[in-house]
Amino acid sequence: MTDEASRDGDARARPDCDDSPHILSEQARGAEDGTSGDDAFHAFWADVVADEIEARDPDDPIVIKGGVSPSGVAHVGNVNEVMRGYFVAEVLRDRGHEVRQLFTSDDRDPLRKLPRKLANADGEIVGLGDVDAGALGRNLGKPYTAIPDPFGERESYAAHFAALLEADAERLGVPVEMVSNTELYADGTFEDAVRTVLSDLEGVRETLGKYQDKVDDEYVPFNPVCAECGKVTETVTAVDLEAGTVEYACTDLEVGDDVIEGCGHEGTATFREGKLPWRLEWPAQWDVLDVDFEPFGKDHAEGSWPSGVDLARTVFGIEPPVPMVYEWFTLGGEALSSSAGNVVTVPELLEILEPEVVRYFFALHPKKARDLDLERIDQLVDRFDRFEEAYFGEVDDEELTRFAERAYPFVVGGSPGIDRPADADPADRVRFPYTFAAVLGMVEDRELREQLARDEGHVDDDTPEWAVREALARVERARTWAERTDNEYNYRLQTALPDVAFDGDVAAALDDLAEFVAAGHDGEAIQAEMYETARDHGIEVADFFEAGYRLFFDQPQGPRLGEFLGELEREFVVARLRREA
RNA sequence: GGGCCGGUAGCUCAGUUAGGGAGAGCGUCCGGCUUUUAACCGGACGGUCGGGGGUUCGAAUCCCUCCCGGCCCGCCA
Repeated sequence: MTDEASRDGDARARPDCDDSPHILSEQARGAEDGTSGDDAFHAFWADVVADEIEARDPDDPIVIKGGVSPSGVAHVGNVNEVMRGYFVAEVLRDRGHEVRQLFTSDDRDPLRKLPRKLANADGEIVGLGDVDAGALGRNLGKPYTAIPDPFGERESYAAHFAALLEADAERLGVPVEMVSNTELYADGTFEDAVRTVLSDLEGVRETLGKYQDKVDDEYVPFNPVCAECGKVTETVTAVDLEAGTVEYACTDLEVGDDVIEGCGHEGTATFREGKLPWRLEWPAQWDVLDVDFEPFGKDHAEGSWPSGVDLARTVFGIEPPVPMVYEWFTLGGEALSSSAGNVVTVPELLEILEPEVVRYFFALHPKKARDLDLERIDQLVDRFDRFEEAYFGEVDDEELTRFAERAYPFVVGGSPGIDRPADADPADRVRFPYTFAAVLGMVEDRELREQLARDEGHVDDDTPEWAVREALARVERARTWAERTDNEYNYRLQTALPDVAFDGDVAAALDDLAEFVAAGHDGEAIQAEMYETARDHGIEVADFFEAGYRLFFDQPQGPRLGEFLGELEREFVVARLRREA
């Protein structure tokens, strides 16, 4: 039996094992101890993580979890929690495992301060003035699930926020099971975990005290919800394990420089009527939900992760899940901040990017600090297109191809942006370069957009209908991008005559060009004629082109004008050149 | 102050598993597309791989050290 015990000994029998959550960083990890050093090289990080998970020999279904505490705005930063886990889940499914992807909403957490911004049900960011702010202000200190939805739609603020996250996940094609912490407490799922903690107060204090100075001989890691005022309290005066209750006093709650006043009520709460502090709640989730893998942001890496590992083993008697720290990304070079207004929501992002491009962004290596720059989102799309080309063997880049061959199927598989007939050959897909799509966005007519794309060779007679449809969908997004960023592609064919005036030579040249167009010539000829006409009238070619751009776009610059005009309705072009309409 | 993670071309990034040619795309510049005008094509320019030291025949890659940035080491999550 001693052999058995030593072989299957728990983690404490292996104090040398590596608990670093940076499993994608250490190049030499596991080299000597035989735990995981001999794994094959993987071009896709999710395979590395999957190896780590499989090495634990977990029972199916494998459970992958993410989670957040509700805040003001659900934004792309939260997508890390969803997408990172998703790719690992998909890799494991690809390897034949059954996988559940959970997402916990830490919704028994108290609202500690008013958010400055909120996201409505459509993901639009609004200020406090646009909602029932009082519904929030009156409820500081209460669990999110006990606070009314400031938009008056859901049963609580927590439900509103959870619905946003779930909707975002759906928009990206990620099926997640939402889990409410409040429900886990209320339905008794957490009851044994709470009992375990309160049964071994000395042990918990000893372990947690190694990480938190505030833990003293009086510290009770359970926060009952006050029966009188509904706020989360911090003062437990007695524990009754037999009855399964605690005695508490509703004292003031310090939040930074502010104080949320307690009502002074003294009462009794069951183990279902409160919450564990985060440091214990996290490992308790691992326990009751059988979590095998959890990605988390770098803010957890050196704080709650080490203590969570310790508490999982010493208090709950479980092994913590496989961890994975992901780097945060910046937005336009600045940290994401809803209060500072530097955020973008998933619905907003999907107005300028295909879902698979967003998914691609999160398929890139998690340890790299990246910048998501909306001003130059075309760079990201270009990278995606190249990544896709690599998958189809169209790029001479060994490294990229190796990554694409593995990761691409997970990036596009299940993406809501991909909607093709069953017999479609994916290699037939068409991607207009993003900036070209922005150029096409200058015209509103779908037929004209398609014609211009044909002229440019992006579409031909062999291009299947579904590929054209997909390709043209990008035009709308690029158009939105041009408008949102108000960049150099933000101009549009003017349906009404712009307010412009030209001197005599230019006006005469425009009239001549109108005659030429009226006589019936194709775009190429019109382009050539523009040079001729300018020369004939002794005006600079550049000035003539600018006149044309002002007439048609109300801008000093534009696309290759002659060929562009060749695609437009002849009568319209002639009338416009004559400044008649 | 201590710990962790990052730092490769103007920009966005591969490459570090397993030491051997410093790369891609975009931008810029030049040229081509019958004659400067943003879509297409070709070419060029562009980097002390954050700095320094070490190991090695050979280092972006391994070791040490320093610099810069982010995060954590109070509370909360």
